[in-house]
Amino acid sequence: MKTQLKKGTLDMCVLAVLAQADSYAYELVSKLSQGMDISEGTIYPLMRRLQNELWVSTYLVESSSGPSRKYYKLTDNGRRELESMRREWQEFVAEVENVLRGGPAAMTEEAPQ
Amino acid sequence: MKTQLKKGTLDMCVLAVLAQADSYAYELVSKLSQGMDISEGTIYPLMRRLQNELWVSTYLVESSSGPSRKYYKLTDNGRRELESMRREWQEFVAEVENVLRGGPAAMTEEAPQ
DNA sequence: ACAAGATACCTTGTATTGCAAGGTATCTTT
DNA sequence: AAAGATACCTTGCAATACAAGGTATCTTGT
Repeated sequence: MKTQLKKGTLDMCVLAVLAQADSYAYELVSKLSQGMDISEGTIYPLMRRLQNELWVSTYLVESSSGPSRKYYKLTDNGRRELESMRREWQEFVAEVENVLRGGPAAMTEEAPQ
Repeated sequence: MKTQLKKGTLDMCVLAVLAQADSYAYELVSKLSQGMDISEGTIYPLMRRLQNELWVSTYLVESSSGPSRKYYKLTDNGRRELESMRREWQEFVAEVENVLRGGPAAMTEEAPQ
């Protein structure tokens, strides 16, 4: 999967997953990896960003199958941001599809050759 | 419009516009600017890339309203690449929408708290 | 008891790309 | 001659995804 396409969408995807249930970074990677590639090197800095923006809060939970997990929980702020991101995403997709359809109002000037 | 979302899509958008008619960088900016922001600082390096990949060829045309224009024309190679990009784009959008819908097959493990 | 493997956390450095800011030259209009 | 539009271009910066590497914990096999 093309790396560049993901830019800007992974935040939204992570927030969307967290909107369903709290989760931790390692699990988020495996969840998202089912459909799109995402690696640990991506998720940890990303989660830090989400936390800095106050879109998620964290709590530690001991696991019976390994080291403690740092769970992330969507904040009210994060929920609002997710909705905002959704809107922007839909508008963006609509515009790209428009261009792909031959959309950007072909100027009235014929091309040579 | 969010900068990051555009990454990876602008190449495709430019190729799609060129699939309709040859054009030059300055005009491409004004065409695409109708729906999505794109600036000259973006387009020139981008066109260079497309040319290096042999997806477009160029020819100069004198203008009666300013300096000569460097027209870009989609190559056969570029046309194939455009189709490939379209497919990847559609798959990508489908997967993101899937995640947004709550898609990534919720693992059978309940989150605490 | 020890090694191996899975789970879970993290950082560093690199590549790509979009963009603001700045620069040059041409042509038309005033 | 000056101003503005057209058209080309480069440099340096910011954001983000990721490979590669590192640490620690817990379970399982031998």
